[in-house]
Amino acid sequence: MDFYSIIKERRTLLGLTQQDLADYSGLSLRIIKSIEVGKANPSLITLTKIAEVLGLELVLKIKEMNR
Amino acid sequence: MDFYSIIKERRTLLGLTQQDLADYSGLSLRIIKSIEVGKANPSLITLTKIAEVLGLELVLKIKEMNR
DNA sequence: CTCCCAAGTGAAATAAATTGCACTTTTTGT
DNA sequence: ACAAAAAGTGCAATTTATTTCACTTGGGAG
Repeated sequence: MDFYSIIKERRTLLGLTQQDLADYSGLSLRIIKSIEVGKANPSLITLTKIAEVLGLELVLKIKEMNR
Repeated sequence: MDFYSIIKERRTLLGLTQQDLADYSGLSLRIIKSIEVGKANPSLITLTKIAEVLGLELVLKIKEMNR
C-alpha cells in the first residue's frame, strides 16, 4: 500500500476531515488533497507534519529481501 | 538517529562515494551532499531514489507510544 | 610535503512543491 | 429529494527543491 492510501485511511480512521488535517498540520488544504489522491510529491518536512498529526512516523529501514 | 545520518552511514557501509550514490540514483551530486549534511528537505521521490540504491525502504507506520 | 580523491560550500538558473482561489462533484444526514 | 459538508480539479502566483558550475577543505597514499 502506498503512502497516499495510508494517510487517507489513517485520517478517516481518526475521524478527521482533510480540512482538519490541514489545520492541525499547518499545511494548505490543497496540498493535503493532492497528496491523498496521489498527485503530489511531498517533501520530507511536509510528510513529517502530516505524520505527526496522524500519529504516524516515517522510518528509513533496511529493506527486507527474499519472500 | 535522523535520515541524514542513516543515509551517510549506509552509503559508507556499502563502500560508496557520494558520487557513486549520485550516479546510481540519477540525482545530482550537490543534492546528495546537501542531504547528508542535513541542509536539505528532499522530496519523497528523491528520498525513494536514494533508498533504492542503498537497499533501504521508507515506511510510514503507526508511531509507538510510551517507552 | 605533495598529489589526489572525497567531501563540503556559495550562488545563479531552472524545475517543481506549495499556496490560494474559484469551482464542480460526491457524500452524508435529515 | 434537498441542503450542507467534504472531497476532488484547474490554474496562476509564490516559495522551495534540485541542478550546474566553480571553488575550498580535509584526509590518506606516495
